[in-house]
Amino acid sequence: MKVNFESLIDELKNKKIRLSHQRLKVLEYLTTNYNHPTADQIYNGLHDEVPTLSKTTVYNTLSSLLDAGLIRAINIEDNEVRYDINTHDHGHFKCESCKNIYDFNIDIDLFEADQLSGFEINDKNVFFKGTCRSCIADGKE
Amino acid sequence: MKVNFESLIDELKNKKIRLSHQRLKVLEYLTTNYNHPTADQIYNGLHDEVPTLSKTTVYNTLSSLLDAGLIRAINIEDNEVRYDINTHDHGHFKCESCKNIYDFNIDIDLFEADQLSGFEINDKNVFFKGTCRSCIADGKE
DNA sequence: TTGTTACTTTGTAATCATTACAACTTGATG
DNA sequence: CATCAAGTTGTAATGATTACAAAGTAACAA
Repeated sequence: MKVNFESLIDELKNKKIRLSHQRLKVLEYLTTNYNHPTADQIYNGLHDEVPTLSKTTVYNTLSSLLDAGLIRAINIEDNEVRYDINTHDHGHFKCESCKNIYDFNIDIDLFEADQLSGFEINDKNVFFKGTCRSCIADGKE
Repeated sequence: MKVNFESLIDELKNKKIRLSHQRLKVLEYLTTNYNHPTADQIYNGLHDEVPTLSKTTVYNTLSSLLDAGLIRAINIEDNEVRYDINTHDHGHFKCESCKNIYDFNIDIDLFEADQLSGFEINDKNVFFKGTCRSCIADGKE
């Protein structure tokens, strides 16, 4: 999944969100490091380049990007939130050995649960856990 | 979804997990209050009946029940884990207005993502967010 | 029934991600 | 380039969860 940095900036302008230096750097980080990072990883990853960056700003920025719908939050473990620049519907697989998160395509509309008729659905999430192919090959399962 | 308390006890015995008073009370609470409670709700709900119960015990108990596969953890929000006595595959819908969690049936095997071939999948989760029917009827959406 | 022992429980303190807050700074608009 | 609402920063607070060590108890055997 390739995400265009320029089009993200256009979206920020459309939504009247200021293009602050810090915000652009966080967005750039997310488009460059497409590995579903945590807030802490973003903070550490940008620290050399933007020494004045504070962790509060990372959280604030992620919060406004979430509100604007430019990114999505992934809650798989209870002790970490990961952020995804890919806002298209897709599933996540977390390897319990190497901890990596893999994307996979799903047709999420296959779930037309009649039990939810009359419900308004804003957000659909699918995630699996297990052991990824390369960890199995390495005998780490 | 009806869960049989007796069969849960048999499972504990099979898995050599001691039937302590506290553990049985937590299990009983989960079978009686089938509303996906948090650890805190379980603790408060049992406090009158088991005044000596500590919150650490609730966490310890939930942890061993999870390990034994008798319950499942639900991570929808980043700031709360909910526990589910129903370990069969099913989806969860969280209403962002009334905060209730609804179950719905899904055929989770519809997801045979070829991208995950060679992966070992241990756990499949599906959750939606939105507004439930009764909150929509009450104009709370 | 009792003794033994390993497993459990408990309360307190620590941890760690996230949020609140108030002073300072800056992007956008005219 | 002046203005000011919005953004940033550091510190302190919050709140769920975990670590730990002392005290208690379930399970098993004799």
